[in-house]
Amino acid sequence: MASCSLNVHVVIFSLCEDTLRVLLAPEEQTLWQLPGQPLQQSETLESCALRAFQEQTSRREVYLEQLYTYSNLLHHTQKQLVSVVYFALIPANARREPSAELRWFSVNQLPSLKDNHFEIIAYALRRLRYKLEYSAVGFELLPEEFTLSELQHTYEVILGEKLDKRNFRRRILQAGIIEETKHRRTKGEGRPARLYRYRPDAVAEVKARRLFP
Amino acid sequence: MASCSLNVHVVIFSLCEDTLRVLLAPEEQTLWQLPGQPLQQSETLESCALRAFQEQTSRREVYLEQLYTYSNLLHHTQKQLVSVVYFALIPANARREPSAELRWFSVNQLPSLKDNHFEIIAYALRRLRYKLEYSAVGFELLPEEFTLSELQHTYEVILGEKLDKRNFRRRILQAGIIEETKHRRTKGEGRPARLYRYRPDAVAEVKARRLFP
DNA sequence: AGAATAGTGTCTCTCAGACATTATTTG
DNA sequence: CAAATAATGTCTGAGAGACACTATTCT
Repeated sequence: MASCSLNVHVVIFSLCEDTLRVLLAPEEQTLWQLPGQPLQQSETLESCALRAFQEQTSRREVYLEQLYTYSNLLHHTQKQLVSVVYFALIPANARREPSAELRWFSVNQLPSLKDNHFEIIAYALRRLRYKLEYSAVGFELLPEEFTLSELQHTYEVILGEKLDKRNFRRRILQAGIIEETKHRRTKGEGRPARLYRYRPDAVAEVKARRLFP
Repeated sequence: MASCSLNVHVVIFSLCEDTLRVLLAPEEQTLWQLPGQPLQQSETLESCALRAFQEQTSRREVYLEQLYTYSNLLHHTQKQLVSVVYFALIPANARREPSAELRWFSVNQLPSLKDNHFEIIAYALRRLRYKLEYSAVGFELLPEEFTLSELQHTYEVILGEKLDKRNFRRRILQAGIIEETKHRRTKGEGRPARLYRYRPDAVAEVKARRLFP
C-alpha cells in the first residue's frame, strides 16, 4: 500500500484527587488529542506505545494493553489513517508532573478532541470497567502497598458507584490475590490500616460466570 | 515511517462434521497461512477483512470481529510487518466449496503455519470460547433456524466438553435470546425437534459475574 | 471522651450443577 | 413395538447482596 501512516496512541489512565483522569496533549487552540506517535521501523507496536508515555512515569513496570486498531479514510486528502491504540494505567505515586503541555483531564470533563479520540477514550473506559470485574487490574493504579479502603475507593471511582465494605473485603480476600504485609498506614487520624500487597503469583483472571450455557 | 507493510488477516471458523475448522491458504510446499491481503488505500480495515473471505460465503451478514494487531520485526530484511487480524464465523450452510487452494483444517490438526499464525489461531480460539460464555456468538455458526440439540452440539464442539441437556436448555431459554418458531425438523428418525431462531432484539451480551465487585 | 477510620459476621435468596424419566415420531 | 431423538423438573450447595456494630488510634 502506497501511503499509509501508522500511528500508535495511548490512553493513559491515572487516579488523581478522587477522579479517574486521562492524559492529553494539546493539538491546536482548544483541541486536544491522545498522546501518540508514528511507528518507527525498528520497534514493535508495544515498544512504540511504551515510548509514548515513558516520560510520564518513573515506574519500570507499567500496565499496558492493546485496545483496538482504528482506520479512518480522510476523503479530502485521500489518505489512509491507521491508529493502533493501547491503554495504560499509572499509579498516582509513580506519576510525574506532565512534561510539555500535557494535562490530566477527568474522564467526566473531557475537552474537545481530535478525530475519534473521544470515542476511543469511551471505549477504553468501558474496557477498564469491564476488566475490573473479572481481573485484578485495579492494583495497577495503586502503589505497591495499599490499604483495603484505598483499593475499594479505586474500584468505586472507576465503576462510578459505591460498594459495600464488608462484601468487598470478603471477596477480594477470598479471591486470594492480595496478601497482608506487616506494615500499617496511619493518616494521623483514626485507626491505622493494615497494608496489603498484590500477590505476584496470583491468578489474576478468574473464571467468569457462564451465561451460555 | 518508511517501509511498513500493513496486512489484514482473517481467522475464519466454521463447523464441519463435528469439528471446528479454520480456513487456510497454501503458502509454499507444506506451509500454510491465514487468508489475508494488504490493506488498500481506499478501504477500511474491516472492509479489507470482509474482502478476504467474501468468496467463501454466500451470506450477506457475517460475524466479523477484530482480534488483535501484531507487529513483527524481520531482522534480516529490516522490514516491519504489521498485521491486523480479524476473526469470522460462517454457518455451515452458508459455506461454499473453498475456492482456489484453500482448505478447511480442524483446529485440533493444524498443519505447519507461516510466521506466528499458529499463535494467532490459538488466540482466536481462546477468544471464541471465552465469548461463548458471555455472549450469544454461538448462533453465528448455525443456520437461521436451528434445534436446541444443534445449538448445544455447537457449544460442545467449540468448548470441547459435554454439557448437560437440561441445564443447557433451561439457561439458554431463560436468557431470552432465542424464540420458538412454528417449524419442526425431523431427521427421519426420532421425535421431530422444534426449531428456534435468534431474537434480533435480544441483548446478546449479558453481565458477567463480578469477581471483584 | 470524642472524632475518625478500620475491621468484622450473619442471613437470605438466587442460581449453577447434578441427575432420570416420559413423549413423540419413524420403520 | 422397538429404536431414536426430544422434552421436561427437582434438589442441593455455593455464593452474591443486604445489613450494623465493635475496635483502634489520635487529639
